[in-house]
Amino acid sequence: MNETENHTEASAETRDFIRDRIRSDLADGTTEKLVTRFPPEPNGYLHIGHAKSICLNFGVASEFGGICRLRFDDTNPAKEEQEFIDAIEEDVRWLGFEWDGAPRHASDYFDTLYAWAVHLIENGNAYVDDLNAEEIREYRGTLTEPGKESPYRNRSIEENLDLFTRMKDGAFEDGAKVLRAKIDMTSGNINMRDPVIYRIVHKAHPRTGDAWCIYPTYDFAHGQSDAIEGVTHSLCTLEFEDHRPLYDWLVDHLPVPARPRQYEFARLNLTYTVLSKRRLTQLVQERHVAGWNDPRMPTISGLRRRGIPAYAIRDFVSRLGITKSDSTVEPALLDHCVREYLNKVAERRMAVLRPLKVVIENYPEGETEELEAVNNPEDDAAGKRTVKFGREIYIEQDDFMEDAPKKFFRLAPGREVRLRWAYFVTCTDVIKNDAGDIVELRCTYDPATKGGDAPDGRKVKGTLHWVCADDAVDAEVRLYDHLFTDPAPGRQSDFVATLNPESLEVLQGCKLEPSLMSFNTGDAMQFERLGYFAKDPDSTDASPVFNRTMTLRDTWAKIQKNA
RNA sequence: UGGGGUGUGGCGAAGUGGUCUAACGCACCGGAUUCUGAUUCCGGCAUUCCUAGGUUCGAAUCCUAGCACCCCAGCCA
Repeated sequence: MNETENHTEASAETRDFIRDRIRSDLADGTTEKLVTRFPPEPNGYLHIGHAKSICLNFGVASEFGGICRLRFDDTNPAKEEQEFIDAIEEDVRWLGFEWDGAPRHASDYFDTLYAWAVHLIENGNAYVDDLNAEEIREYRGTLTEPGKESPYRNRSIEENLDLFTRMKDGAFEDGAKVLRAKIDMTSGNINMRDPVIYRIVHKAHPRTGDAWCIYPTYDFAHGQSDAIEGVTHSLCTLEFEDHRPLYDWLVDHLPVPARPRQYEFARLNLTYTVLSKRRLTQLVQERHVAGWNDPRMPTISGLRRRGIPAYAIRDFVSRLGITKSDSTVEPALLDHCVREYLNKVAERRMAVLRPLKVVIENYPEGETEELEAVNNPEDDAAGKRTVKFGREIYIEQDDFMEDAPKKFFRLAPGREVRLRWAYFVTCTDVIKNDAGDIVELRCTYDPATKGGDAPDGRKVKGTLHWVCADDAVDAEVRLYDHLFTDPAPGRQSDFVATLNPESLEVLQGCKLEPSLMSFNTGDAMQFERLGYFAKDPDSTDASPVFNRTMTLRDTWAKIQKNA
């Protein structure tokens, strides 16, 4: 991937409260070497919100000479799958980051975590509770009323040890008992009201198999895993802010080898989409989309399939900033990053999405010629190619109007336009079918304008893209729009009801310049005047399929809309 | 009626008592250039920083009191 120099990716100059903190910790010796981690739970695919966390964690590590690891928070075998682990690794790599060493897993530390739970019990800081889930909820109190202590709270250390051992050995059913930290049932912070730290789950784990039937909760695994790994700055999102006292309490009461600190920043929200795993999972399971990598999905794999470059995602994230205030970003910012990058690197080709046949009456029948076309006006190194021209070509239906207003710079009866890299043509006749639909145009061309310029200096207002009927390749092209019609679908009680029925439009019989066939999945290209496109994995040589990654800015569309 | 957070233009975000009649980016609105109505380029876009008091020669920045919004009552993360 050849990235441009003129970018705004995060750098050593980037400032935000987290980087400021890291700088000062490094400066005063609080931190010797920065260690961060990206800690996904493998219960779904990564989305662009995760990209913010990935760029932050890996970004600061490289900016400040530290390391960042990938660690799976796999403490709940009921929801986690190997498929997700594989997809997450692929997505992080594709985004352009390399984690330090092998991927880590909270499950790698199950032995230690178990020993630490025992340690808590031995110090009178944890107890086995026989209350069931519903009872625990009742005893917990409410947001405004303190909780009550469980009748099992003051069991002897010996009894707790015995019970916890039997929990581990499978003596009890799921939910029969839990291990709780003994903290404070009257705390205003509900996380401190004797949180459950181990629960019984008789389910095989993707990595540890049947070795365990008790699993630590997030709170009991996360901070300790950080400590084991020597993480210095544990970066997470705002909703964990009130878990921090518990995070600290556990680290304080356990013989951990290091003292990590948690810092919270605002998660990314985007308008016109949903960014919660629960909702994305629902879209996939209920088949509202073709899968996790549907190009309309805000997942990393969906964006990749649509043709969004990793660079643009990183650039986008860098422009967001890291703060503690809730924010919802407009997708127009991502669009801008995509266009800015692709404009520089994508080779131009011609393709006609909604073909209208044009016959050039004064062009000799049976003849064709090769014309030279520039591959990328933004990059001389991209060179030139040759395109075939002949008597019959296709142009875009939108590029012709029978009754054209003066502001319309394209083709109309009697009007002259330029065919890109080819000739000036003038429309002489419009042919319709019985239904009155325009089915063909007749034009004449001016042989003196070969290449696209008139020797007499005459100017033309419009330049049209076209494809020669002689060698055009038929293809399917998929156009995408916002997945939802509501700017904040996540706020709707039934977000599925606000799905955009026009989020996908499939066009058949599109006419492509044949050189497009040599592009591979993952290559960016611009269809001149239409937008950036990418070959879809569904594509075959016999039936090529392209996705529209992003439209070009379209002032004409705007003029029409405002008219 | 508890605890934890956040409030700067349509969106994101700088700003940490004086050079703030408040950076920058996106969006938007002009206008120039252009063989993509693209790109590029110029110019415009908050006398005001949630509100109200107060301190000060001076406040978005300090104090006080309000208000608004977000998160927390999973044996999810």
